Amino acid sequence: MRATDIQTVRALPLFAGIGEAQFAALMDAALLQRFPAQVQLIHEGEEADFLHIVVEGMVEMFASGNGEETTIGFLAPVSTFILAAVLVEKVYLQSARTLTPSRLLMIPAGAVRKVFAGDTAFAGAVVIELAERYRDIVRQLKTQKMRTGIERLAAWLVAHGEATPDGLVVRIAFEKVKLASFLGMTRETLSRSFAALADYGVSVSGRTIRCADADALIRLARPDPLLDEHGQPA
Amino acid sequence: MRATDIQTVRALPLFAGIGEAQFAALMDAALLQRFPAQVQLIHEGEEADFLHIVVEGMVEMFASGNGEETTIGFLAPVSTFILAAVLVEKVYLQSARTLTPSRLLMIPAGAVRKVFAGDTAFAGAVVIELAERYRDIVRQLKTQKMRTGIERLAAWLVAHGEATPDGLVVRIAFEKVKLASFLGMTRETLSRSFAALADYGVSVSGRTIRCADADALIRLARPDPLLDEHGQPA
DNA sequence: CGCCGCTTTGAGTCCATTCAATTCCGGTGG
DNA sequence: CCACCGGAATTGAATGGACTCAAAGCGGCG
Repeated sequence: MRATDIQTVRALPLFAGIGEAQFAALMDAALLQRFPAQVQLIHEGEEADFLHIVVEGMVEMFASGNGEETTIGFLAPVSTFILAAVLVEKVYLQSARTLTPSRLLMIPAGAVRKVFAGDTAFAGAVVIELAERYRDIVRQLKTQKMRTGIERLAAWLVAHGEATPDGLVVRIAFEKVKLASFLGMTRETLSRSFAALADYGVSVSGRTIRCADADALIRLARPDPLLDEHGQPA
Repeated sequence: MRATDIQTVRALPLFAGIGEAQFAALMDAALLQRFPAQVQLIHEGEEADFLHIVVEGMVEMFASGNGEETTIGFLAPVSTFILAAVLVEKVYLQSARTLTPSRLLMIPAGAVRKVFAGDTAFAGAVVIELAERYRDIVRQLKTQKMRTGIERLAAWLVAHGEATPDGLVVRIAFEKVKLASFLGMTRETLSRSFAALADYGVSVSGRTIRCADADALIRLARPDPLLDEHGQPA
C-alpha cells in the first residue's frame, strides 16, 4: 500500500481525529486490492465482513429483488461504504459492484469495531459519518416520493452540473441506464425526460449534458435545501 | 417526571449501558411534556435542539414540499427520533406531529452530545441505534422503488398483523390516509388496493383488517428478509 | 336525528411502462 | 481508412397503473 494512499485515507473525516496507534492498527489489518470493472464486491444478504473504502475508480450500490435491480447510489473516491452493516454486525442490505477498474481499501469489521470501542475520536467520527449517510438516504426517500421523474432528473443535473461560461455542464460517468435506475425510472423514460428538458435549454450529446438556462432547470426542480444540500449520494 | 417513566426510558437499548451519573445528567436536563393530538413537534428546516423520545401516544414523521406532504413513519412508545440531526448539529430533515395525545421526553441536544463524548457505552449504543435507523430507511427506499403499491400494502399487513385463530388481524392505529401516504399512494388508490386484496382473503371493516389466507398475502408481498426483518419504522 | 369528516366508488386523464424497432456510437478487423 | 458488428440509446405505439375530480356511502358525535 502506497504512502500517498494512506495519506488520502487518513485525510477522510472518518479518520481525522483518530490516534496514531489505532489508525496503524486499522491499516495493518486492512487490505488494498484492485478490481476490474463489473465485479460484484458485496452481495446483499451476506455477513458484513469488511468496511470498504473506494480509493480509486467508481462503485455502484444497488439492491435486487426477484430479478429486478435498482441503483441506490454511486461512490467516487474517497468514500466509505456499508459502515452501518459493519457496526451492527448484520447482513448487508445493499450490494456493490465496480463500474470502472478500482482500488478498494478493505478494513476487517472486527478491527473497526475494536478501534471504535477504544478511541473516542473515532467513535465520534463514525457517528457523524453514519448520521450524514442516514440523512442522505432520507433525502433520497423524500425525493423519490415527492418529486416527479422529470423533477428528479432536473435536480440531479443541477446538483451535479458544473458552471461554465455557456451554462451548466454535466458529464455522466456511467451508463445512462444506471442513472435511470437511480432516479427510479426506466431507460426509455429517462430518454424521454431528457427530450422534454429540451424546452428548458437542455441538450444532450452522449454522456455530456449542457443546460443553457440553468435557472429554468432550477425552477423546474423546485430545489429544496432540505433535499439538495450536501448530496453525498450519487 | 414519574419514576416508572424513567425506568422505561432507562430500559431503552440506547441507555442500556450508560453510567448512572451520565444518565442522571441527561434526565436532569430533559423535559417531559404532554401534547394534545395534531400538534407539530418538529418543523423540518429548523435547528435540531432536542432529542425526542415518545413515552406515550403516537407520533407521525413526515416531510413536506410545495404544499405536498408525505409520511415517512409512525412512532409508538418507546422510541427515539431525530437522533441524526441532533448528532450532526444540523437542521431537521423531517417534521413530526402527534397523532394522539402524547407524552414526550425531550433531551437537549447539547446534553446528548456531551454525554456521547464522555461515555463509551452510550457512544456505542448511539451508533447501533443510528445504524439500525439507517438500515430501516434503506429498507423503505428499496420497498418504495422495487415493490408495487399493492405489494407494499400486502407487506405492511404481513409485517403488522397479529396471528389469531381466524387468520391475520391488523388494527390501523390512525387514519387510512396516513397509511396511504406512508405507502406512497393516494387514499383512493389505497382503498382500491384493499378492494383488490379481497381476492386474497382480505376483508376490511373500518380500521380492522382481517386476512383469512395469510400465506396468499405473503406470497403476493414477495417477502424479502432484507426488506421486512426488523421493521422498526411504521 | 342530522351534521361533518373520513372513506369509498366511479369516470376520465395522464404519465410511466412494456414491447418492438430503429438509430447511434465505439471498437474491431479487414 | 473504411466497413462492419454489438451494445447502448432513442423513438414509436399500445397498454396499464395511478392520479384527479366528483359524487355517493358510512360512522361518529353532538
